[in-house]
Amino acid sequence: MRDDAYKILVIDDESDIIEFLTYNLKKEGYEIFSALNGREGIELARKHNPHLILLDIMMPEMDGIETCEKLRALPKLNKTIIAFLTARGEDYSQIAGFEAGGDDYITKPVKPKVLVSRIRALLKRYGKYTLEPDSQEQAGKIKRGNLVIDREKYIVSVNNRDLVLPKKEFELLLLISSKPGKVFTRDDIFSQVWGDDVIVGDRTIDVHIRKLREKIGDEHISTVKGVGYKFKE
Amino acid sequence: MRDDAYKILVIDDESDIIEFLTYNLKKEGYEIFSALNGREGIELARKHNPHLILLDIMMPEMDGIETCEKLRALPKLNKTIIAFLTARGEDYSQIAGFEAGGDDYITKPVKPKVLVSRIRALLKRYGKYTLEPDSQEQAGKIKRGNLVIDREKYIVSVNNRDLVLPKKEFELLLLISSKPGKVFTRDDIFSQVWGDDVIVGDRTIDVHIRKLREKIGDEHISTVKGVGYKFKE
DNA sequence: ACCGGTATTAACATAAAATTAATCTATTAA
DNA sequence: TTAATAGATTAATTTTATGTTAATACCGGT
Repeated sequence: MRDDAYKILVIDDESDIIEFLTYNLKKEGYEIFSALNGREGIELARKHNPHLILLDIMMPEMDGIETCEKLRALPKLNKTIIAFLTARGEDYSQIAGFEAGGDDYITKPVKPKVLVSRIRALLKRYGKYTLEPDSQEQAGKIKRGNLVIDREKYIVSVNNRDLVLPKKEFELLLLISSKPGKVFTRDDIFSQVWGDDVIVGDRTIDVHIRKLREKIGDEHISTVKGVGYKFKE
Repeated sequence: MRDDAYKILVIDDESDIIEFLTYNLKKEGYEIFSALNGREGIELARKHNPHLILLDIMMPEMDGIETCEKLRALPKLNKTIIAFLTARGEDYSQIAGFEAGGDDYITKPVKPKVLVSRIRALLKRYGKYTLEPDSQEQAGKIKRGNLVIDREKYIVSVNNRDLVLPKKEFELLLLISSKPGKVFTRDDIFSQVWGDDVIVGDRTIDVHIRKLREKIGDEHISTVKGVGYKFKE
């Protein structure tokens, strides 16, 4: 087993499914761990720090949602991707998984080919910042003038001085810098950075903008009064 | 199905989500088409020329970003709005999204009410300013002689000199320039730019017109005494 | 339970935009 | 030609959005 292989943890109470998944994913070169229940799964996750967890929603005792919440509470797993396994036809509204911290879900039954390509897509998208900590290439880095925004590391360099930004500030910067010149309304920003259901006060965005300007310099973000903010071109 | 209904194309590999979206949007009177992958989606887009495309980012094979790029390459879709569907926590895909030509993001899961109101807002934008079949506009920019009005950036260029206009002035200009030659009455202008509920005095419009003329030049807006204003053809 | 940092709220200040007021000018109809 | 009216113009005022600072709530990590 190559030690740079992605580690995947499978948690499902049906051993048939575990076998199926293990077989197909091992064949692709991933390193697989498996557990038959949530408790055991959490233990393994803690021990092996997997890149990806496949988590069955329907399990006796501790179900997938609950397990997911517990997993998300472990700080060392904050970069781990969690994908739920759900039975086809399960009502979409029932799938509270995203709220519990899940990243995606995969419906069973799933054909091996589809399974593999979805796993690959998941790891491709998130894998960038879970593997290869040393890679120097600009994958995931955006350069804008004297700024370099590194989404893997949540770091922004201003004239080559590294800055660690808090989450919200970073995501706000990421959003507006994604299209320099475009004006993002407060609604845009709320909906993208905070989400459509959270309600926060009027001054929240201003304060974050101010902190950003303080850190990266006033010259990058301009206000369009009555409309929103934009990242200068 | 009314044939004046907006056409919406949904592209997502999860049939549950397709169902959820289709159900909620059909109920609102939209005409829905759906595809389970990018290739199929592009085909349908080509065939039906939808007003709006909801596009999942995470899909096996061709992902949303790639699909979007291919869609944007089709000239007949240059007026189509593309909104990405993203899972919460997938914040990092945003960059690529706008760069690929997306107009907005909708985070899953989304409550039906929120979904509908966001879709409505998106389509409102479409109808208001882009439904001009003949004009030489492209990508949110409206060209009128020596003026270029960019509503994404909230900027007006006069002979290539950029101007930042205050909100009301900008919206006023946007309105009257949307149909050169047509006379907009004061009532038209009030109801479109100010809204039917606010009450402001007689001279408000004059003053805004004056400021506009001052900034973009007198030659663009003419007064039709006793009737209203028009943007010269 | 506590600490350190982040997120949010609150309160107030400030600058810009919107509106009004006052006055002037041009156009039209008697 | 002149009174009446609509609009233009300018300055003054009000309103609003945002900036700013500090205080507080919150949350993950020890």
